[in-house]
Amino acid sequence: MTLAKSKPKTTEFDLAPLRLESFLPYQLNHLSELVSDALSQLYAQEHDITVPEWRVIATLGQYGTMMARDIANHSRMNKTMVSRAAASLADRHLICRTPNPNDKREAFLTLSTSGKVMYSAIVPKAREFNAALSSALGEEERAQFEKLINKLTAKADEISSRKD
Amino acid sequence: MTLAKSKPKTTEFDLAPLRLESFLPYQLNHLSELVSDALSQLYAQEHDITVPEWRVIATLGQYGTMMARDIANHSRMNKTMVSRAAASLADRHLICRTPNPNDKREAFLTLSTSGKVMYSAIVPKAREFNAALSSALGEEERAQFEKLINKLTAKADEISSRKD
DNA sequence: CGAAAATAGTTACATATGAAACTAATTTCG
DNA sequence: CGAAATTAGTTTCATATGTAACTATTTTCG
Repeated sequence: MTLAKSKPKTTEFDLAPLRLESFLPYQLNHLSELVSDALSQLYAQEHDITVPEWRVIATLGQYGTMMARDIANHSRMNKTMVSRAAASLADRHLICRTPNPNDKREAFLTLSTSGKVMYSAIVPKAREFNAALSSALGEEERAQFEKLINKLTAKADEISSRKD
Repeated sequence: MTLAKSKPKTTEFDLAPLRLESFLPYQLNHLSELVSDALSQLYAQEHDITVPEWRVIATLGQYGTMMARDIANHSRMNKTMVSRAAASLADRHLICRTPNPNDKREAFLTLSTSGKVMYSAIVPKAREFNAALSSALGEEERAQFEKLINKLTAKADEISSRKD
């Protein structure tokens, strides 16, 4: 047995396996999912709205009057999802649709009074949740984390746009 | 008009609107989605496997032989998804199922030879992608980011488990 | 002008997903 | 032991989602 062991008997792979736990996309997905799920309980449970519906409400709450198209752009939902969520919200009188007289294809969307009430009820809970989550970090760390997230988001944007 | 303006004419809300762009759950979701979508193109396109299928392959690639249940626990997929992905992968001979003689309810799952070939082809591309993404950060920042992600994940876990 | 292209939004269809019911096997414990 | 509870995994069913086709309208430009 003086020969060099040029080939180990059974190599599973010719590469080191990918350790998912330390793989950034996996870590991001894991955290994001935990956070989304926990947050959605805040409004899904008590206010009986779906995630896409919350996104429409949150976008209108922040920006006021918008077209469906603007909501889609802003919330990165596709127009089908926006259309469906808006239809459901309008049915329940949580948003108002006002056709644009200058362009009958589109309509102005805005929170109704009860939509505003719901928004005003959810937002403090969302802030509270965010505070609880952020309490894992110190003041300094929070700022740092946001800076790094922004850098990564910019890079991810760049990578995706390259590959269209 | 000397009276104090006790009530502004039209207050949209009795609270400041939530700025989604600086709301951590929104930021996390945005980044995670960009990254997942870009990454899934690496394997979906060329190797014709779905996201759940990739998760099964990646888990088996890292851990070797596992039961479906173990994959579900590890990848945080529900058992239905694992069952379906595993069935499809077995049909295409990318994984092998060996019934456990000591407990006929379960089966050992492992990558087949061609499954290993596929895994070995995808992993370097995944690492490359990860490196491209991480290049947005310096060495120091990368370590810092991972540390902060871990803190947030632990906190998110704590919050969710409280609310079961 | 007016035909062709573009745009806003909806609908139809095919697929993806999760919860719950189910099957088959094993374990618990009276 | 053997009935009841538990467990692994599959299937069923109801819902969620994305793509593509469609309708209605507006814009472009020959």
